[in-house]
Amino acid sequence: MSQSGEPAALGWLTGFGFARYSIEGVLRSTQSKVRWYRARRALMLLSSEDWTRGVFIFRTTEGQNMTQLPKAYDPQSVEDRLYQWWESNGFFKPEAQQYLSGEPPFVITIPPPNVTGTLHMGHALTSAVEDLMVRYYRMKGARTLYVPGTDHAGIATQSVVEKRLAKDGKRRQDMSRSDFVEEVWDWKEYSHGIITRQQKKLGISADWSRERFTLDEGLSRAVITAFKRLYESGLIYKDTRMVNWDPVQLTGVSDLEVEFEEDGEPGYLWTLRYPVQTNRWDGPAAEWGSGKWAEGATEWITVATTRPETLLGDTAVAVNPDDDRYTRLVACSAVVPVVGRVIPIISDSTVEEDFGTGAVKITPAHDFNDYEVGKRHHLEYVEVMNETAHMNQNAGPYEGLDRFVCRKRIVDDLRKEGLLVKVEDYRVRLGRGQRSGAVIEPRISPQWFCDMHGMADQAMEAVRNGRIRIVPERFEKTYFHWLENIHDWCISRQLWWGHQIPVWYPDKPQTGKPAHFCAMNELEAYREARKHYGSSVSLTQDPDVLDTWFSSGLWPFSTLGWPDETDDFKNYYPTTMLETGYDILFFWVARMIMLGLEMTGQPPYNTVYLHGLIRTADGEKMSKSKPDKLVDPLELIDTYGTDALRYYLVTAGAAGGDIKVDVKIVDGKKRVERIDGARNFANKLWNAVRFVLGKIESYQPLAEDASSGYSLADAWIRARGNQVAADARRLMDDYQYGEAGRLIYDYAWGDVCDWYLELSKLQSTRQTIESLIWSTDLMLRLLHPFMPYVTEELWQHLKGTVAHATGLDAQQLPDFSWKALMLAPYPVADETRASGEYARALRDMPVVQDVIRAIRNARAEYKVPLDRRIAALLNAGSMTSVLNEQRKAIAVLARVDEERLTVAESLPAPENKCVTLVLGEVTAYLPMSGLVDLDMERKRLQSELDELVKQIGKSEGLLNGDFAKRAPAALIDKERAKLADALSKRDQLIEHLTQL
RNA sequence: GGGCACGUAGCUCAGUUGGUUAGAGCACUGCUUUGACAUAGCAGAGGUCACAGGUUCAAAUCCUGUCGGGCCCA
Repeated sequence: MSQSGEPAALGWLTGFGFARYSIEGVLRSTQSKVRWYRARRALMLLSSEDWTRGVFIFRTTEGQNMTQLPKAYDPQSVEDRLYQWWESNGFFKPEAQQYLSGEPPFVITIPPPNVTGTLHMGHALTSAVEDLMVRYYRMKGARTLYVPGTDHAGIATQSVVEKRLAKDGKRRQDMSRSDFVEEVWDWKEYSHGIITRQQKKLGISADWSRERFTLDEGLSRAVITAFKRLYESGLIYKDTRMVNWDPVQLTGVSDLEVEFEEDGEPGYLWTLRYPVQTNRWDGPAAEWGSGKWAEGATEWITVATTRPETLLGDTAVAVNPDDDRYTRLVACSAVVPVVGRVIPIISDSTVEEDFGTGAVKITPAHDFNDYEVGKRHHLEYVEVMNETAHMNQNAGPYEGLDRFVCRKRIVDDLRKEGLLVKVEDYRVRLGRGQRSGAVIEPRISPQWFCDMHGMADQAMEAVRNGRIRIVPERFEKTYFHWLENIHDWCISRQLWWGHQIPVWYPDKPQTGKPAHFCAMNELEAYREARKHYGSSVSLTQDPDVLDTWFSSGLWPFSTLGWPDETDDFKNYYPTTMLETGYDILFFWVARMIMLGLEMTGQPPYNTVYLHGLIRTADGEKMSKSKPDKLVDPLELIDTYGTDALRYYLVTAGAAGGDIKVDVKIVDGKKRVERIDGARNFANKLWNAVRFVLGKIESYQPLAEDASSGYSLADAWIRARGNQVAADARRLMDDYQYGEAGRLIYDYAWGDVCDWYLELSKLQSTRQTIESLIWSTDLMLRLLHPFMPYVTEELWQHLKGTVAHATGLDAQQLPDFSWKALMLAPYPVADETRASGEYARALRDMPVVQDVIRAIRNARAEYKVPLDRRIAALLNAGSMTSVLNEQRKAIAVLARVDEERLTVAESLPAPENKCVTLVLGEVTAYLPMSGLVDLDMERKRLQSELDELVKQIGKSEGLLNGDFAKRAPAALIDKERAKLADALSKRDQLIEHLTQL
């Protein structure tokens, strides 16, 4: 870098008033390269137009070519700046769309993360896939809206705040509800920014001006409206029944929030015996604990249980009616240990004869199965635990004990009383609360339920008739299976954080009138009450809140303004896409579809795309308990850059497939091999464009160039780009993002970098410069949805450099008239590039590549030093003129001495020792005197011949068999051509072999 | 117990209506500091597509069974 250029550039910078960004740093740094780099960064903080102009001036001042781009891509110097620039220019808003193709709008609402959560790999995957979709459709010209937002996450958030309070020795029960809720709001305000900042770090092009939160005023109104409508149509009702009770969170939870270990958890199966009442023994003989409680009893019934403490609430013992062992005992009565309750021995066909002793204790108030048995047999329901799963007054001597402590004690006492028969190890299927991890206690309590059956039918129909498509399709089966077996949904939660149930009860019982009023608000509730009772009564709102999933079930329309007919709701509902992990297909997706159909009469979206789960290298779910295997996406972004992480995530697997992230720790940093590859790819792009920029700048227009046409390479890269554009679109439209990503990767790295850039070094015509610009522009556009930052950055450089080189305003250049790459159109295949010189190039170029590759291969095999140019004779047949035109390419890329390169239509095999390469129509002879080992050459040709003979055998077999009769004509022709080719190649090989 | 997928190179994975010699990245081997890139280039080696049957002119792909590990629901 020249010293003399500096002051001018600095002067320019200060002149424009951007001194504060850089001058200090520039002057303080000692290395000129660093200095220039900082100055350049300062320029990048400007707006697009100024920026482009800035580069222009900077370059002019500098008077050098592209060396001002650093040698390697540095994501950190690009990402935040570009994100700010995109966002501050409003590019994420649908209104900012520059290119519109007439496609229907593309609308997607983000799966709202927990407002107090932090970003994990699952979010990163979600964001990567969604933003890929959004950017793709935006570039395709669909008006695009990506609605961001967060979820209040009832239980999760409340428990986080409770834990924080616990640190100060406080409990929520010690404060008023409103104070506690206030506390949670404070926490929400504090932590809300964390997750959204993290999402921005991932580069999502969401319209933040439309950000929503499930407890917003508008969304709350949506929730109440939905509740009220469902209530009024009788689909929401209140009932007292057995639910899953979380004794830590002190709330009921739905079936879905209870989790089970696959093979159960270690526990015991206790076999106990209950005395049976006879005419000689009719009840306990002594105090419980005296050891003589059952003294005198003669008849017993033996039961097996995993939960002995619940025997305190037993109200029957049941046996299978077909079980001969117990027939004589049915209709007798047993006596419950401890409490001495006399209970019937009943027969019920659901009792399994094979389990335990074949007789089971029945505790209708503490077990789901027993609850049903109790209903069938009109048994008494005796609750022995309170809401915190401590024993209550019905537990007699055990009152006040925790259920597990009680279990220990009662087992000891049973042993003492001679009632414990045996203890065995047993795998117990324990339900645990999804959030608390506490063992769920079945408990009878009043709850609100939502009748799902009718809605489930609608939801299934919507998928069956194609109004909603699930990708990948196999999840439809899971979806149907769940909906077919749906239970009513327990929607009330005994929490303080959430949407309070909009139902009011009269404070004093009113006779013969409705027990409660469902209303939009308190005022309305009072009005209703007055209407009903004819006089004012005081009311209290139901203290419970709604399941978080109830509000997120309204998300696609509540975020757009529903229940109001807002412009957004009219313009963007139904939405297009719902993208999320398959693990919340039931929790969220199915319920959202049901509620969407019920509330709006329309499916909330027409496509559900489900991605897989992130797992550790062992295939386990990532969890905080395994920190070595856990990866923080922000840490990966720090190491690799956002683009690398995103490219990796969307190409790591196919739709719906899980992604195993193999974390290795290298020099204290967490590394993932495949992301290394993605980072290298970003760097490859960076350098490819860096090279192209240099080419553009060093190019001086020459008069005679105007008439020259495309070279073979020019036509080829354009034709290839065209093919890739068509294929990429096809794959993207079919949600095959991984395949699309790999396809574009191959084009960029293989076709553009490995071949075209190398070939372009041999020619400097205007057509080549244009083709370089065209193909890199294409590559950047194709890749932008995958790697938004590096592509945008490079594209802006390309735009600025092209503008400079042409002396035109960038806005006048057709390909660069867009403010940003993210707003530019996604490439479309040009039909006119499928024939003529393009078709010829697609046919001829591979021959040139084959010749070059074969020569390189032979050189490597014979260990010819790289600096040694060799001679080559090409017997080229119909390819003669093509290969002659490509003499230079062959010479440079295959390291052949151009003066000793002979291309002829027909060439006799040279007499002297040489390596022979048979390449279909072309045969290459490489006279490498002193280097050719005859034995080795013979061996090489022989193995090639063997391979060929095998292939010929296979081909002939096919063509002589039924293949020739039944296969499609095109395939047969192809096979024939293949055979003919192989045969001539074989003959040549044999000829060369005999010569040797 | 019911259901859903999966098993492809040493590793991680693509392979979408069945149709060239089954691909990629990483790892491995040899050569190379060439003015885009060593985060690179060139070349190479590596697979009985879990196994056994079947359908078909043709199977990694469709069907049946076996083995192995996985997930969801009860």
